[in-house]
Parts: sequence; structure tokens; C-alpha cells
Amino acid sequence: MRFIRFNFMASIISTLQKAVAASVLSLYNDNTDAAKVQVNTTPPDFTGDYSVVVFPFVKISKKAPDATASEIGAYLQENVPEVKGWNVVKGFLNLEIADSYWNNFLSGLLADADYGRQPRNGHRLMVEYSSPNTNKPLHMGHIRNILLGWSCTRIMEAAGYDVVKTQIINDRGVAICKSMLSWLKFSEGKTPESEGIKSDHFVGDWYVLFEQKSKEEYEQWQQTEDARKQYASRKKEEQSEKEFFKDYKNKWFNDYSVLGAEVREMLLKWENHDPETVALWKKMNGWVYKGFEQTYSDLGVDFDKLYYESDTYLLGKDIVDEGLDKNVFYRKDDGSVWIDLTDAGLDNKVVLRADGTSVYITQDLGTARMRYRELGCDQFVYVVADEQNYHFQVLFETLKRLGEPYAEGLHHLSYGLVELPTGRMKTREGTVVDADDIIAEVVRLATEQSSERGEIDGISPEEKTQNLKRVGMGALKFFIIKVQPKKKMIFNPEESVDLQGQTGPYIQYSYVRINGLMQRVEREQVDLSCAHAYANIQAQEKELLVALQDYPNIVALAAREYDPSQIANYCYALAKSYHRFWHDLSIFNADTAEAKAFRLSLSKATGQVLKSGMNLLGIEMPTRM
RNA sequence: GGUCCCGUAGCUCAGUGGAUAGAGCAUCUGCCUUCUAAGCAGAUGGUCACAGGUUCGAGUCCUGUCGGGAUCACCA
Repeated sequence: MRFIRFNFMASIISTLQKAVAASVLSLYNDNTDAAKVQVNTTPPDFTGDYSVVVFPFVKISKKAPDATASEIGAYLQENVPEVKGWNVVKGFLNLEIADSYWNNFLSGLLADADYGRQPRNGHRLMVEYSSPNTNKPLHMGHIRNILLGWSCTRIMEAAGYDVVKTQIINDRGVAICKSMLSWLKFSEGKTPESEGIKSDHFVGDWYVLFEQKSKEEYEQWQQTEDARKQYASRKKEEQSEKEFFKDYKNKWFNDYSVLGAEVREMLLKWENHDPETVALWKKMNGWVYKGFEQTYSDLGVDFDKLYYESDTYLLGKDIVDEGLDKNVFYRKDDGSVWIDLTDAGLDNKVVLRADGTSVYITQDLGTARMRYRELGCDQFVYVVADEQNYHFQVLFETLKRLGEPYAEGLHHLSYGLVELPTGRMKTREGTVVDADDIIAEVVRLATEQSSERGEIDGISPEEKTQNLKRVGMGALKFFIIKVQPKKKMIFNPEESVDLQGQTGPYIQYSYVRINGLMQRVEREQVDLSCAHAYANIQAQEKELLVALQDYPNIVALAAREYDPSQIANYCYALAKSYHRFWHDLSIFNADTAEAKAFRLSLSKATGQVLKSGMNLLGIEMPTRM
């Protein structure tokens, strides 16, 4: 048993790689790195399960590719029990694997509830994700962030890490003050309860109102004498009036806007701990958190540790002093502190303002060290949109130069913007896809389509609701995660609720089919123990076995690349193979008891891996649909 | 302008340097008396942005060009 277990764990590919390296040594007296031997799955049109690329050995053997392949093939069949047969086509050595290997593999997989999960590696890794501002509700962009982040925590956990899930909530600053001021001026004491609005949306509505009022104020100001003067003296050549005032908006807000002055005054009061302002801030943030909680719960995610920017925004000044001592930083005449990263292809960067206050990066330096001490993590993953690529390059390089012990364990999981088919989402144009809206919509659609099918009518209302939610969320989540993180994605709301084709529900449906089989196995007390006697593995079955065999590699790959889309695409391919298997072969009505037991076992194993893989994406499986 | 990312079928996306570049959507055509047809099978659809180079072999690696995006704040 120990021997079988060993081979099972080692995977057939590494067995073959080692065997090929041994054959090259034996035949041509040359040492080859086994890990570099290329072993691929054989394309469908050829006979065989795995193929060895022999071109790299031609120079060593000093023979034609086909002759070299034949010699290695003969050696492998002679010396490797798993290799049943071989053939050579155009320099490719195709190997057939013995049925007994596949039978052992299948029983090993079924006996291992944690199949695909790697041994603990002794590292503790933090994943920071979501990290919203508290002035408005979550939208599509946050959903991508949250799903990537959550999925990353699951994958890293499976890959052997002890994972800590965190977010840093941007609960202070100009944005929340805008919501606060707007509510104070215009709300007449309305509350989420009095208006019957989800509380984070309620706060967001005041933010939107603020922006509207501000826009009106700006338009009026543009007619004033001051505005004409600014335009005349500052405009660039060829710049239209409209373009000029677009660019000038920030400057106007700081120098002329009445609302702007009021916001800054409020921010100042907050920084000085003015009791009324702090109370208002707490009240409105409380509304936001209550709303966020609901959205997080709908998405099925949570956190181990929350950080608030109001607690961390002053951190990092001690590191600045330290960096000055170590000559990593330098001070300019005006008192501001900088780091020179030009030799790393980056620029000079401010780490402390001339007035001694923090900038964004100061806080991140401080937070990193605090987390290292507080959480005991030596690796950190920041799930943040790609517009901050440069910031993280600078941050990581700075931490490295400061000699921080975790500096080699930093990773920015950068992801591209979510766009609509019509272009970028814009708050001002009301084209932002709200998180709660899209969640409600996918569940509604799943419900609608399910009632047309009528397949889940016989189950309890609780189970029914749960299944429908899982299908709807499965559609949404898979749609987002299947795209590689670094690519920007086009979010088509109509396609995201599709339940057919390359979708979450397609994968869930294969699982539901398997679930139905397993319930019948239970009911009829089918004995699966004769599965190992099956000796006529069909192409559709082989396809599944090869895919199942690959699962641990895919988990490792997804972890190595911080790329959940690898898991998504794998699950889809596996489900596709299963649907074909289901269609082409009889399972319960198989010709022999062995075939029936084998196919049921294979189905069970497929269900196990599909459930495991989808779980890494945060997608739950329905029992029926 | 500097740096980074992207460019694959009408659309959305896959594709550890390996065989004839694949899926889904859309369009068209078949398959439910049999384990759930949210399924299966087939047809149509490609100058892998362009030009060089490395290699036995390039969608993949290198250089350049073009197109799209991000960023280069004492903002976060």
C-alpha cells in the first residue's frame, strides 16, 4: 500500500519525468534534470494518455527524433510498471498508462477527503482585500476585488499557508466628510430607518447629493469675474473653456468653493476630535458598516481582522526616523523626507510632508510593520486595483531597503478595471453597477428559470431558497473569476446572469447530476467495491481520470501565480468532460457490475474535486437545480 | 515624454516554447419512452495587431512599430 500511496502522491507526471531522465542516463549516459522533461497530456486524435517531447534529447542521442523516441519508449515500457504501451508520431512519444494505475489512483482519491490540499508549509500569510471607502455602497469593482481576495485566501490555504484575512477600511478623509456635511445640511434628520433604505445606500445618496450641489456651485462660479480671470490667465493653448474648467475643478474646490471650505472645516474638526463631529462620523459609518455586512454576507465572505484608517493613518513616522538614521531616506531643506529610488527605475518619492504629516505611503509602511508584529505573518498579499501598481512597487522597494524581515514576502495582487460594454463605469453618469442590485438580479433570474424547469419543486422551502441563491451567486462569481486578474474585464450584466454554457451553473449542474446518482447509490445500497476489477477504461473515462489527476498541480499553480482563474478554467473543463461522459456512457445501466461500480466511483470522485475546486472560488454547490 | 499592462473568431474569454490555435455567446442543424436537455453532437466563423530576431519548433521568448489603458501629487 505504501508504494501505491507514494506514486499517487507523486503524480504520474513526475513519475514519468523521472523515468525518462533515468532512461536518458541509461541509454545515452547523460544527466537530465527530471523536472525539465516535458510531459503533456496526449491530444485526443492520438493513441495514448501522456506524451513525452523527445526533441531535447536528440542532440544527446545523436539519432533521429523517431528513433530516440522509440528507444526511450521501449525503456519505459520495460522499466516502469505504469506504462502499458507506447507509440511514436513525428517525434512525439505517446504513452499509454496501465488501467491498474488508474484504478489505484481512483481509490486513493476517494479515500482522501483533502485531495488537492498541500501539506502545511509553516508560513503565515495575510491577504488584504475589499478595503472600501465608507462614503458609498459597494459596486462591481469591489465585487471583483472581494471575490479575487476571498478566492486567494482559499487557494493559499489549500496550498499550505496559514491564512489571515484582513481589510483596511478607509473610514476617514474628505469623502466621508462630504456625506456627513451633506446629511447635516440637507437631510432634516432623516435616517435609513425613516426612509426604508439600506443604510450604506442611504449614506451614499447624501454623497451623491453633495457632488450635485457642488457641481451646481461650480457652474455658477464659472460665470463670475474671478472665473473669467482664472481662465484667461491660466488656460493652455488650444484648450477650450470646457476642458479648462474640467481640469481646474480640484483647484477651484480648494480655493473658492463654499462647500469645499465647509468640508475642510469638518475634516479639521474631526482631526481635532470635536465631539459632535466624531459622533456624527460614528453614526454615519455605523450605517455604512451595517450595509456592508449584509453585502459581505450575501457574497459569503468574512475577515479575521479589521483595520481602520482612522487608527492607522498616523502610523509610520517612527519608520521615517529610522529610515533617516539608516540613510535610506533623506531630508530636503523644507523639512520633507524623501527616498531616492531612481536606481531601481523608479522616482524620488515623498514619505513625509514638510509639515511633518503623513502621506499615503507613510501609513502603509507603518501598517506593514504593525501587521508583521501583530499577526506574525511573513507574507503579505494586497488585493488592489492596477491603478496602484506604481504605489506598490515603491512601497515594496522601500520596505526592502529598510531591511524589513518580511520584505521578500510581499505581493500586490493587481487586477484590471471592470468596465461595461458601453465603457467605463462613471458615478456622475449613473452607470455604476451596484453590488446589491446585481446580487439580487442573479438570484431573481435563477429563481425565474428554475420555476420554468420545475426540477426542485419537491424540496423544502429552505433548501430551495438556498439552492437558488447558490445558482445565482455561482453565475455571478464564476463570471468574474474566470477572467485573469490582471486583465481588465468587460462586465456585461446580461451575460453575467447566463446559466448556460461556460458558466458557474454549468459546473454546478454536473455536480447536481452526480449528487442525484449518489443519492440513488445510497437508496439502492449499491456496492462499489468491485470497481477496481474494471479493465476496459473508455476514452471519456480516461479524460476524466487525467483531469482529476491534474487537480493538485492546478491548485499549486493557482497559488504560485496568485491566479484564481486557473481554478475556474480547470473546473469548467472538468465539468465539460463529465457532461460528455454522462451523455456517452450508461452509468446505472452499464453492461457489467464492474463498469457500473467504476463509473459511479469516477462520478463520486469528480463530484468531490468539483466541489473542492469551486469552494476555492467561494462558489457553493446546490443539491438540486 | 518615462515606466508598466493589454491586443487571439462578430462579442466575452482560454491557451507551463511543442503535434491541425480552443471554449462559451450569437447564427444555423440534429439528439429527451432510458441516471435532471441549465445537457450532448455538428456547421459557420482566425493574417494570434504589424515587422524583424532567437529556436529543431513561437500565439507564447527578445527587439522595434502601431493601437488601447494605467501611472508618473507634500491625493488616497
